[in-house]
Amino acid sequence: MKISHAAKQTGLPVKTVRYYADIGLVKPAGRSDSGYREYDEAGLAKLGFVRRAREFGFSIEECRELLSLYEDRDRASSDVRTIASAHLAEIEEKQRQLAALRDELAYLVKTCQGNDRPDCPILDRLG
Amino acid sequence: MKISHAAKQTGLPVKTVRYYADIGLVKPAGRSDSGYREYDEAGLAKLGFVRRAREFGFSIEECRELLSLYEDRDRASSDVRTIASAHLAEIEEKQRQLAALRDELAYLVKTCQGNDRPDCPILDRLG
DNA sequence: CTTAATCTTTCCAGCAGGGGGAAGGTCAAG
DNA sequence: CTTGACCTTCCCCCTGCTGGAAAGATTAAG
Repeated sequence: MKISHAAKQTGLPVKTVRYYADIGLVKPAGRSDSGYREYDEAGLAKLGFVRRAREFGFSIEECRELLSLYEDRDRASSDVRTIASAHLAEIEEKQRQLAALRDELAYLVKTCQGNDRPDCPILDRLG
Repeated sequence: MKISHAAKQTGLPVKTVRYYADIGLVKPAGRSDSGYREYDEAGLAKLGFVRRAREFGFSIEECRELLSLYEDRDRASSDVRTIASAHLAEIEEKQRQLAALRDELAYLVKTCQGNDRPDCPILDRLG
């Protein structure tokens, strides 16, 4: 299976599949005589795995670790849980920051008249 | 005032102040005979303004617009409000995505035993 | 006055995670 | 045989900086 087919099957852009091959995250099963990347079912599965892990916000390096655990039939689920828990903590930290940000910004937007006069609590807060 | 002093006063790294000068966001008031960037009080105010706007998550281009409104004594507060509202909407969209992410990831982490056995709902979800 | 430390300058390179597009090879259909 | 749709590698671009090297400027100490 050539790259555009693999890309279509996994919902990834061709460029991204090539990028994942370049960085050694998901390598093609082989190359055709003319140098075309060839993907098999296992490759498709890995690409799909990475796509979903990326959707969960895991970094490329985290994806690499998760992928190697995914491939390891003798893995310990605690190793997966450790990575996922750390990522969950990061997400929650980002949520806290966003919430604080949103609250203050929402307040400023609410109190700004939004007319043609120059007085503006938003600029006051930043200045 | 030289760059490291300006940086210290505004809480920005020197590199960042220089970067803001390079991209024309906050230019120094002038240059000394030996080519050193010179900052005045107005420059400090702009740097501080940008730092706070960045803390609110505004992009550099948004900062540029906000800064020009900040400098314009005849601005309309509606112009500021438009930018801030758009940014607020982006933040809220990101919050929704993060919340959905967090909920599913938290559920997966909760249901994963985290022991030395290989069965793992997290990998099941990604695979 | 000299020297050493601490500025400052410019330029170059790189991070994540790809995207855009050029120049050129391949392959099947008509 | 040509056309068009693939594929390849290559390099630059994005955001928002950050680090480092090489070289000039300033300043404090001896």
